[in-house]
Amino acid sequence: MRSGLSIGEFAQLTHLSVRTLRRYHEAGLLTPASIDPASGYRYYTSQQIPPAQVIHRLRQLDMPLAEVGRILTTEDPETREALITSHLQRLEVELDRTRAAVVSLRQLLRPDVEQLDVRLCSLPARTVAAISDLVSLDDVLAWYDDAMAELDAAAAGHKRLGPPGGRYDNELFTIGRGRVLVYRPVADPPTLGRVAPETLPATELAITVHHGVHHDIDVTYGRLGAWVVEHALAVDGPVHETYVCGPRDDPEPQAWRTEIGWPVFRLSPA
Amino acid sequence: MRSGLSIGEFAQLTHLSVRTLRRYHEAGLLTPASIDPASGYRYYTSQQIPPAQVIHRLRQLDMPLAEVGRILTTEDPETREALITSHLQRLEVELDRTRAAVVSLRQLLRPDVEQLDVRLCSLPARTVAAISDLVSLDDVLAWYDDAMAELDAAAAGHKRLGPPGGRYDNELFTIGRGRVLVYRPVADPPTLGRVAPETLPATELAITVHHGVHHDIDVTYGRLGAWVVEHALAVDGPVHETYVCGPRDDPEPQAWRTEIGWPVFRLSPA
DNA sequence: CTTGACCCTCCCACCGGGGGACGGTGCACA
DNA sequence: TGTGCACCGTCCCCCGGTGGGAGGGTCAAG
Repeated sequence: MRSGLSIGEFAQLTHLSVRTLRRYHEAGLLTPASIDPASGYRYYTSQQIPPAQVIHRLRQLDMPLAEVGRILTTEDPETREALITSHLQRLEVELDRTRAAVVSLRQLLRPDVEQLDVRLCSLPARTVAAISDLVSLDDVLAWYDDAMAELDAAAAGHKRLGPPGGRYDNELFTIGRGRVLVYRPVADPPTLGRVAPETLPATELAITVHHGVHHDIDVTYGRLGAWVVEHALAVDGPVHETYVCGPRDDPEPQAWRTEIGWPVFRLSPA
Repeated sequence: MRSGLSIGEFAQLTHLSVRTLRRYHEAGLLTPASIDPASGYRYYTSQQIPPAQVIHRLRQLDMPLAEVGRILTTEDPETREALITSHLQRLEVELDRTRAAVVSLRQLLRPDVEQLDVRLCSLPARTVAAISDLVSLDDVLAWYDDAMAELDAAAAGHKRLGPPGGRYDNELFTIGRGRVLVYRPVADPPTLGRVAPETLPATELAITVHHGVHHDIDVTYGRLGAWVVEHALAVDGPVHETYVCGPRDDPEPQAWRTEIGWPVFRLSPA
């Protein structure tokens, strides 16, 4: 019996490169069965082939090495399963975004520029039931769902004075992290859990309507922004969204209507 | 009229980060409409919002910046369309691989280790019709399809003496590039185009059968490799595949049978 | 004119992997 | 018992696309 499989032999058996095996060792993912203390040579055994293949598969699924390590060191099969399925869900979400990007790209490249309906609107100050937080762009969708549910629960029984809405700091989009506020205008805004009354200041808004799902709402933002600029206005402050018709109102995405509004001010005429 | 939109304003309008806009400028993807020669400040116009959004979408589809640049500078819409669809096809291929990796991962994690049938087999030397080339791992699938078609055409009319096969250098898998040979055993091997007679030397092979599509054939290789090691043999030379039943024989992937064989030699007993 | 927000360039870090330099080791064969 | 050569070790730099931050100039409102 030799001291085991050399790294090169093991690379042949697993279809991994020698460099990659060394990296996995360094990362603690796959420690050689033995290491010659004199030469530093790594020696593997045939029992290490299956774990190497699991790592290979997880990497094919773009799982970060750190997470692969977490899976390998987890003894409990259920916890491991949970880690894997959560990663697969992430892949699924990404796939959705990819599909949406394809559709949106096709629309962008189509030359027909239909009219964009924009209205300027002076909104008075009003006090609403709101949840506000500092959120990063990756988490904002989950945060929104959660906050809206809590808001609905807290505002149940209070007279509704209009559709719900949100206010999103521009930093959320430009640096990926910013303050987000979701609200529901109700009579006598309650204080309950994260929900608290909030007074939205009066603003002048340039408003247009986005139809359907939000995957390509940035295009509508861009078109609204272009309109604003071309009408000698300037953007000033966080964007406002009003969920006139959303998934809680109609199951059909094509029925959804989101008003988006950018606070603007008139540039002093030259 | 001001000199245009500052990079920060433009970042707000497009939901891109300032850093990213600078990078796109540097890469020649989106040159600001004007640059103040004194300060170096970049100024954009509202007409640049749509191209910025196209770039954004292409990047969401993981298209490399260089290719995005190629698309943007291409005037001809058909060529542009071709570039985009070819990228989408790449995404589709990757998606297939991802799906296959998920299935294979599940199989790897299932604890039931069914028996692996391996036979040792002394293969005599024989002369076959073959195509051989130095191929990189990324191209090997396309190369294989192409070469097999040419081989079938050249060997048509010659009496077939067995199923087709291939021989793959280990370097193909370990460093991603290696010599590949596909062959068909026929009477009187012809010389035609890339096809030439080739004499495969006699070898001792450890052979097992892989069932179905090849996405997870590396697992079978690993299991065969483990068997070889555990039987005090050592791998020696390029791997052999014999396509006993393939897509040209049966449209159903679960009927496919690929014999894989590793040249082995017996380690001198201690 | 000051102040603070904005913009500039430049360098470093990240991820997972490859390329290559440079020197030490294993092993088969002479 | 040497000798040659393929192998293995570590180390550093490269890729792509992005973020973080330093250090310094610029714009515009008060």
